[in-house]
Amino acid sequence: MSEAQNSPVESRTVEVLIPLALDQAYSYAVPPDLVLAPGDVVQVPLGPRQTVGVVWAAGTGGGGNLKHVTGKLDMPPLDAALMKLVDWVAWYTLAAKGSVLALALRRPPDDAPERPKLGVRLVGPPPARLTPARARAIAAAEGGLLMAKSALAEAASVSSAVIDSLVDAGTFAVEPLPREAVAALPDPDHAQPKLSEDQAAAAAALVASVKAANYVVTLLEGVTGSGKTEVYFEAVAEAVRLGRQSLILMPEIALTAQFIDRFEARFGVRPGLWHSAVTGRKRERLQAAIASGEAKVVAGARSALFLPYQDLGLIVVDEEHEAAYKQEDGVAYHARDMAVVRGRIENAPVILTSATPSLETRVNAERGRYTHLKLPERFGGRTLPTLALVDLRQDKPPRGRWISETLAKAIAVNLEAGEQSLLFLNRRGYAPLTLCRDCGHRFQCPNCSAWLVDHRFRRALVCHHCGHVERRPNECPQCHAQDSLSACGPGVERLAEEVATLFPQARGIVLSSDFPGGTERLKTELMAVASGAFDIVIGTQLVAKGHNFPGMTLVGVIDADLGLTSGDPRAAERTFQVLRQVTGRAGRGEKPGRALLQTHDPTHPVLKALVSGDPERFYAAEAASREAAGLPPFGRLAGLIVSASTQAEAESHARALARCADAPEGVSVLGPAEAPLAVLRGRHRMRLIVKTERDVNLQDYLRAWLKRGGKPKGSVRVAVDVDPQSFL
DNA sequence: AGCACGCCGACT
DNA sequence: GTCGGCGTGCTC
Repeated sequence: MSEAQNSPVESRTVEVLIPLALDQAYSYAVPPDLVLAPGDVVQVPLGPRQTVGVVWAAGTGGGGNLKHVTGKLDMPPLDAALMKLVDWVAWYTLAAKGSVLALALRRPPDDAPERPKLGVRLVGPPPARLTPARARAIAAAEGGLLMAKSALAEAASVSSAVIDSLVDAGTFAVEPLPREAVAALPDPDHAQPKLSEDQAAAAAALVASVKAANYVVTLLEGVTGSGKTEVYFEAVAEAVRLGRQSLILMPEIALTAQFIDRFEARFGVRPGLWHSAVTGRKRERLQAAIASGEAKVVAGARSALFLPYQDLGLIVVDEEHEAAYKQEDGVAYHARDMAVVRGRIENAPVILTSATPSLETRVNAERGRYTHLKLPERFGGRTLPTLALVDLRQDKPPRGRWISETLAKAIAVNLEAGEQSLLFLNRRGYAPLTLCRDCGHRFQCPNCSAWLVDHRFRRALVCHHCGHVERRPNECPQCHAQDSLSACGPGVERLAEEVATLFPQARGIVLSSDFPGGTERLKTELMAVASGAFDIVIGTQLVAKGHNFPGMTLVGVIDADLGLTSGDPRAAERTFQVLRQVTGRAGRGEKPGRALLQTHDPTHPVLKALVSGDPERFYAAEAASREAAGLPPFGRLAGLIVSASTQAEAESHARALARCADAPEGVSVLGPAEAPLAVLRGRHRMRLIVKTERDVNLQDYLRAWLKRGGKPKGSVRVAVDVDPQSFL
C-alpha cells in the first residue's frame, strides 16, 4: 500500500516543485502558521504571479530572503509512491521534473458549485395541441422514467425545443438528474466465464500473482481471438475481491465500445474510463474516486499511468507492443515501460498482453525478468488463415500494375463465391513519387526533403512527414515541359484504379486515414464492410486492427517487402507485427481464410517466419541476422534525441557525439534524414537520433557528453525506445 | 507555462 | 522612422 502518510517537515523552508518545464524545485519560506509535509499541494509566488506547486522536500538550510509559501491548497497530497514515480520518470527521460509533475498533478478543484444536469419526466397529460413530434417525445418518455433531455430528444428524434414546449405545457417536469456514476463497484462474480484449459491455467497463475501482491511482470502472449482479455479479467476480479485497485492501460484506439461491453458483461458495470476525451467535471470526479480508492478498475490511455491511485494492486498493459504507448511530444516516455516502473514502485504485479510482443519484452521474458504465459490457439476451434508468398520475380504484373496474376485469380474466385477480399498496401495517396519524364525532376518537400506524395482525390502533392501541401502543377517546374509528369509506384488510390479495371463489377472501397468525411464516416464505412456491403477493401494500416470482418476470407498483401528495407532498427519487427495482424483478418468468420503476400524476396527470413505461422521463428531470425551482421545479441533499443535548429547544427552534434570518448560500443548516430519519421513529425526543428543496441545507460552517456562540452541548442531528450528494465 | 527582452522585416 | 514577428532566458 502506497498511502504512507508523509510526516510534516520540521524546517522553516521547503523545496517546492512547480509543474512547469523547470528541473529544480525552488526554495520557499514557510509562514509560521503553516504546517507542511512533502506531497502537499501549495500556492507559491513565481515571478509576478501565483502558481500551484508541490512540496517536494524539506528545505535545506536558511537561505537568505526567500519568498513565502502563499498557502496550502485544500486537496489530497501526492503520495510518496507517485512522487517517486515523477522523480524516476524525469531522471529516466531527461525531462524537466516539473514537466513530469504536470502529468501527475490534478487541477485544483473548481470552486464553482457543481450544476446538476437536468432531466425530464413524464408527469402530466398530453398537451391540447398534440403534434407528431410531441407524440413521439411522449411515447419515448413512457413509463415515467427520468431521462436526460438530450437523450430523450435523440430517442424520439425530435429537437430539444419540442421537449421544452412539453415542459411548458406541464406534460414533462424538470428534475435534476442523479450524478452519473464514474466508479461503480465491479462484481467479481457477476458472470462466470467459460475458460478453456489453457486459459484457466494462465488465469490461475495471474490470480496467484495478484494474491501474492508483489512486483512481478507477466507476459501473456496469444493470438487475437485466443481470449487474453478473459484471462486477465480473472486477475482484475481477484484484485476487486481483495478490495484493491486495477489499472488497465490500452492504446487509445482500443478503448472502444467493444471492450466496455465485454467488461460490463463480466463485471456488471462499466470500468472507470480515462482518456483525453473525458473532460471537465467527469474527469475531476473520476480523479477524486481514484484518489479515494472508490474507483476499483480504471481503463485508460497512457495518461492514466500518472493518476493518484490509493491502493494499486494490479496493472495490465493491453497490446503492449502498440506504438500508441509512445508519448513523443512533451515528456517522451513509453507507457508500457513506465507501467512496469510504477508496478515496481507500488510493488504491484504487472501483466503485459500481446499477440506479437515487442522485441524488448520478448528478451525480458527470455532472460527470466518476466514470467511468460502463452495461450496457444484461437478459441472456439477456429483455425488460423493459411499464408503463402507470391514471387513477383516470376509472377510479374505488367508495367504500371501491382496485382499479380496469382492474386488476381484468388480475388476472382472470392468474388465468384461472394466472399470479401482485403488488399493491403501501407501507402496513402495515389503515388509515392512524381517525376518529370523529360528532365527527371522529382517533387520534394521544401521542409523535409522527402518525396511529395501524389493525392489525386485531393488534387494535391502532400508531404507525409510535415503535412506540407501544394497543388499538383501541369508543367514541370524545372524544365517547363507540358504533361511530362509521371506517377511512380502505387498508393491505395492507384490500386483502387487497378481493381476497378480488373473487376469492374466488384463493389470496392478505399480505407485510409485520409478518408473523406473524417473518423465518423470511416466508422460507418467499417460497419458497412463488416456487414458485407463491399467485395474488395483496399486499405492501409488502418484496416489491420479494430473491426472484425466476418465475411473476409482473402487478404492480399501488395508489397510485403515495404518497410523491410528502411534503416529503422525496428523495421523488421514492425513489418512482422503489421503483416501478422493484417493477414489474421482472413477467416475470422465461419469460413477459413487465406493470405497471399507478394514479394520480390521470398527467401527473406521475416517473411518465411511469417508464413510458417510460428512467431518463434521470427525472433530466431532476428537473432540470427544480428549475429550475421556482427551485432551483439539484442538487448534493447536505446536512443536519445538531440534537437538542433538547423541541419548543419544537427550534423555537428552528430559528429561530436560519435567522437565522444565515452561513446558506448554499438552506438550509431542517425542524422535527421534517417531518423524515424514519427519523431520528426510535427517539429520544425531538426532532430538527431542516437540509437544504441546494447545495454547502455544513455543518461550517463549523455551527461558525459554534456560535461565534455557538448552543447545542444534546444532540448535534449531520451527517445522512447529505451527499455528501463535493467535500471529497476 | 507566462512574461520580458531583443533583434530584423513591412507598414500607418 | 515604428509595430510586431517569435527566439531565448528567467522565474526561489
